[in-house]
Amino acid sequence: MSEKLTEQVEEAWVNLFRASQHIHCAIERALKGKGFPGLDWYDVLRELKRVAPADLRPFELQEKLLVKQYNLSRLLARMVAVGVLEKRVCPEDGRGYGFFITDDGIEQQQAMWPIYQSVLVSEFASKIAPDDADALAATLRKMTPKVGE
Amino acid sequence: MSEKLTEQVEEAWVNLFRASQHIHCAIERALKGKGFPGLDWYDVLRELKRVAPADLRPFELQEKLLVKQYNLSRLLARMVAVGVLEKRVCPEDGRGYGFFITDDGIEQQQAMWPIYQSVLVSEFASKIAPDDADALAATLRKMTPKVGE
DNA sequence: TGCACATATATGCAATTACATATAAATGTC
DNA sequence: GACATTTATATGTAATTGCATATATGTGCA
Repeated sequence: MSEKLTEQVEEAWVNLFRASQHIHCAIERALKGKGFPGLDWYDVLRELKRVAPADLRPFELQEKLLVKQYNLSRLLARMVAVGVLEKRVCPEDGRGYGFFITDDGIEQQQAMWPIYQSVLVSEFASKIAPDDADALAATLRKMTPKVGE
Repeated sequence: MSEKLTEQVEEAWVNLFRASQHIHCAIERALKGKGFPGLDWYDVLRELKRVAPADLRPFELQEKLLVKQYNLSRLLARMVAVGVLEKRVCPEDGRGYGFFITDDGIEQQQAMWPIYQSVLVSEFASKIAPDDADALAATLRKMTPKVGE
């Protein structure tokens, strides 16, 4: 564990950040261009659809999505306000709330996915060989916090 | 160029985004914890130090850093206000301005770099084999827009 | 030359995010 | 079982960002 970075490692980081940012922006542009909200909103829908009709607690979403607590709190409030989510008190923890997706939410997620997917194909999938994608996934899996299952 | 994504490619994208975000947040936390501004500010300092004492036009920085035009415009204004950059009119283009780094700016960049670097070592470099870093850099280089030299 | 269009940068205003802190319930300690 | 500590969520306020548009200069072309 040296204290100095090599050129190669620094370049890898810069490329990692640039690629992520580039793709992220492209997806957001596409979604917003069609009148949809952004990626963080989408990610909440996706996670909650996965577990539907069950709910998730904010702190569970938070670790899955790497969003800051106060941002998630407000994002969820906006989503409830619009009707894509609902909130219910949590029986086994008086401090907590469970958030679950509504039918409107499912519908919205389904409308957003093709847009998301097509950008991902054009900006990412079409520029990477399948083997490289596997290697990339494996390399990066090691540096992101585990998301308990 | 199929229309559908494979599981592997989707996982690669998710890991890419999560890793980038995780490291980015860790760097910002470290910098702000020591009273410094964030990464986008740092990146401007670094680019301008590289070319010092010459200057760069906003549109040049913009493509290097993948920042949005209006955000860069305001970021540069803040940096000038604090004295780490200066702005001069551009002789060969009446619409443009050149921004260059001041001594204070160089000093600040030098103070920020060790913090940045140490997080990069602990969150990235120490978790990736050198060969993997090379492979990662090469794979990702293909999907980010060229930055003219 | 004059005019339509493109490029470079800035800005008003609304929405979101950051930071600090609040509230309230859980948990551990004695 | 009262109190200190920790965990879960929310919120007031300031800073930043997004969006639309403004301003000003450059460029191509009839």
